Amino acid sequence: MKLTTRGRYAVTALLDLALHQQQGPTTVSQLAVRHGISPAYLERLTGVMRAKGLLKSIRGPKGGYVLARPAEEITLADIIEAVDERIDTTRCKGKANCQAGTMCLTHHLWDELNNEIFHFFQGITLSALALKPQVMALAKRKIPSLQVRTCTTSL
Amino acid sequence: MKLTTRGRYAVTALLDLALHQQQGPTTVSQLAVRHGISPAYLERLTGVMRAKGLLKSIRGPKGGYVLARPAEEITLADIIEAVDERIDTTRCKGKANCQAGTMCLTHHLWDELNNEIFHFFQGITLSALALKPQVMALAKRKIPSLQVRTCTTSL
DNA sequence: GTAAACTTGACTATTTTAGTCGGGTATGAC
DNA sequence: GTCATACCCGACTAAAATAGTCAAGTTTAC
Repeated sequence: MKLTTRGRYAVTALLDLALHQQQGPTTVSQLAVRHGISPAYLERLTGVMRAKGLLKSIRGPKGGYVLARPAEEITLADIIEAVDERIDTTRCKGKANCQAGTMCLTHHLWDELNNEIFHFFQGITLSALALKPQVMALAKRKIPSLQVRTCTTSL
Repeated sequence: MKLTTRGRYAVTALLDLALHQQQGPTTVSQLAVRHGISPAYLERLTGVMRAKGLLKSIRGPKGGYVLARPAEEITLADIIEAVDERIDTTRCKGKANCQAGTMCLTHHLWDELNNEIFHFFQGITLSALALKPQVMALAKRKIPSLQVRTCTTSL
């Protein structure tokens, strides 16, 4: 697991879809404008998420994306895993130089942290997130016609 | 907060010092060899940690580094913060483009995760880590004369 | 048929991280 | 007092990861 803009954009986009489900499919450019994300970049992310079964796409005019499953059944862990490739890299990457059975002093530590973060994400569904008061408040606001950048809190 | 090799190296080095406290100061090259870290790179990290008050240095022959405080009083959060510059970047970095009061939909989420991770690290002291059975077992082993790379578990 | 929208892969730019180098300074041992 | 050991520190380079762009498709509602 890892956390970058990709993951943040992905969660933001899917949360947006969850919030606008009633209004039918949402296009990439709508998402991009609403959250100040580069459309081309976001498009690549949605492509990945579609391939992973999180999104359904509707082509042609009036098309766009919708959630492939009910928002209650999509956890943040699903989303982050879908777009942040190296998921759950618990094992010593690459040349396996950490000699057989001999792992570094702190191996268990990072492992534990991995689990911690994974559980955090797994415990939150899109619908739960959508219902949080802070999110609802922000969702209600008038969207500034051109929001410059999405707000990123870095780890 | 952030997590890269820097943080891992730093924790590993300090844990090593905690384990070898009895034997007086430890040199950077000893640390580097024991954990397969580039000495020059590690030296920069120890420099930072000294500046932040985690390490004490003893110059000249027979010199090296020792912990500046008892191992019970150093948490992993202290260490990670010391070497992974952008600590606790809770607020929207840079141009503050997220309009006054208007934060992105998922701001609170990342904030919460930040806290989660911070608490994880803050709850673990060097001495607690040193006493974990897995760590003690690994510490006891014969050190291969040239260990190639430290084992990194990536997030 | 045409425009809206997704699809795809290759490409580029930027930023971050990791690692190197070289000259400096303090100090214990002889 | 000199010398070897080991810390000190700033500038530099290399490599990797991330973010973002572009262009040429394909599908489909109207």
